[in-house]
Amino acid sequence: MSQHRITCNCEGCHFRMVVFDSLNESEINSVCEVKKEQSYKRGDIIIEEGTEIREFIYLKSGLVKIYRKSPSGKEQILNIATPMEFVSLLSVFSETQYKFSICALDDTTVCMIDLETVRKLILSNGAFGLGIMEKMSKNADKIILQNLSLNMKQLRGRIAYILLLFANDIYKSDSFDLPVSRKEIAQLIDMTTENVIRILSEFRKDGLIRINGKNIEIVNKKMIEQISEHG
Amino acid sequence: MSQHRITCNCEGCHFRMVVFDSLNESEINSVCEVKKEQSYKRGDIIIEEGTEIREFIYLKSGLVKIYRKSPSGKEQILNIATPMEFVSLLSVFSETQYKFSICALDDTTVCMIDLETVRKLILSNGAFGLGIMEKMSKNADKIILQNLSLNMKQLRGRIAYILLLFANDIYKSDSFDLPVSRKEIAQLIDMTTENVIRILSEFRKDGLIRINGKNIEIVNKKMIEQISEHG
DNA sequence: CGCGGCTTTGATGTTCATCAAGTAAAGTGG
DNA sequence: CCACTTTACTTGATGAACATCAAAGCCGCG
Repeated sequence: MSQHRITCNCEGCHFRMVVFDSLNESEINSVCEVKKEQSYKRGDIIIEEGTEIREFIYLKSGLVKIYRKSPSGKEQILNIATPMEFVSLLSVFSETQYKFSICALDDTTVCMIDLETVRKLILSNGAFGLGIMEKMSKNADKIILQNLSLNMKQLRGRIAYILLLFANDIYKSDSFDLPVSRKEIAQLIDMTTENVIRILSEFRKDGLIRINGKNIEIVNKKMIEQISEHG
Repeated sequence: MSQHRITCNCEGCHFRMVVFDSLNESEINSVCEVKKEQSYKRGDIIIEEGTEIREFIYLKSGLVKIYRKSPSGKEQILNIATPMEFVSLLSVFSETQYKFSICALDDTTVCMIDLETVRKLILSNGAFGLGIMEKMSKNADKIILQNLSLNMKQLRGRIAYILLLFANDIYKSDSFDLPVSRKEIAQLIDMTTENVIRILSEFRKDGLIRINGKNIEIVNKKMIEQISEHG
């Protein structure tokens, strides 16, 4: 790979690594010229449902939640996205307006590329398009499967599932600080705040986890896994 | 459009209409040469979860359900697909094996195109790829939104929703024969068979619908719509 | 005919949301 | 920095929504 002439100076830019392999130097540079990097603080709203889709957004670092407001005003979280994910992949090519909102759960940096530029690249470079498609497909699959699997579980199973999600997928450690409130957990896995708390307490009493405010440590992972699968 | 030299003789082939606009004659012919058409009887399994993805599948006519078996063996239906939909769009480009099964709810004809051929076309023709991407994106969006919206509803709301889905989207008539059993409705909207029956009976008693075996007629559509939205 | 699957209704119990009330933590303005 | 307000967290009690269990009628099919 001859990256020395490329104007993007994002060292280790995953965006490039993941799909831009298929682009040549001039194509990459055309992207670099229009790309904007933007930082958000914890709690900032990055994308608001209903606004026009103008850019292709890639999560460089941080953590975000993707959610929507139901007609009745209730907030539903459909995914928590970690770096390397093309957070804006949902709806990007099917709609003109965002159907979902995105909010930073942690200090977050995103990379934005004008949608027209991406569209042109796809038109002129099929390999690039195929790469994006694979990403889209994986992303949608993941969300759909997660939803289906959560739907069948009872509350205990959902809590166990979400604990494992944080431990395995997001923090890669059995001890971590929850990036979300109990209320947000409730919104993510479709239950009430009270029950989130109740079940976490139960798990604590049963010696499965240790709780210290936002910090959670999984003590008996085998059991949590069993509850997640079975519950 | 100069379709007179094209070897595919599927009159009014939607597949062609929808994305093949972007293909030239020789490209279309390359597709026509490898395409296979296959018919299925009501109840036949078209795709089984876990088998290798070899083909790109398009629903020409009929009706299918897309579902998966949960680890515990319970069947969950995630979508009912009508013609014009690229039923195999889920997972096609992200996985090597199907994550879902597809089964004919009615006599059904599908068009199968070797996946390698499609992949090559995308590589060489970006516009074609973009068309497929839009389809994929729409399809995933629809499934995700439907799931989210069903999740919040209570049982009455879900039944109302599914009745409207059949009336508006699938049969385009307020009187139709259910293509699925009560049990399958339960699997689609995540509830028990008994409650599907109970609530349909309630709707009948309240004069909202008329039931005659598999035949259902929506009498008070306004009310059903209200229940679907509010419930 | 009789068997198995689909449908229907009723009775019972569990799970979970809702309501209420209180404590802890985290902003906010003087 | 402290009183004040708001927001997050926690626990218990109650009731509603829903699953489960049981039993019986119906229908198609070998």
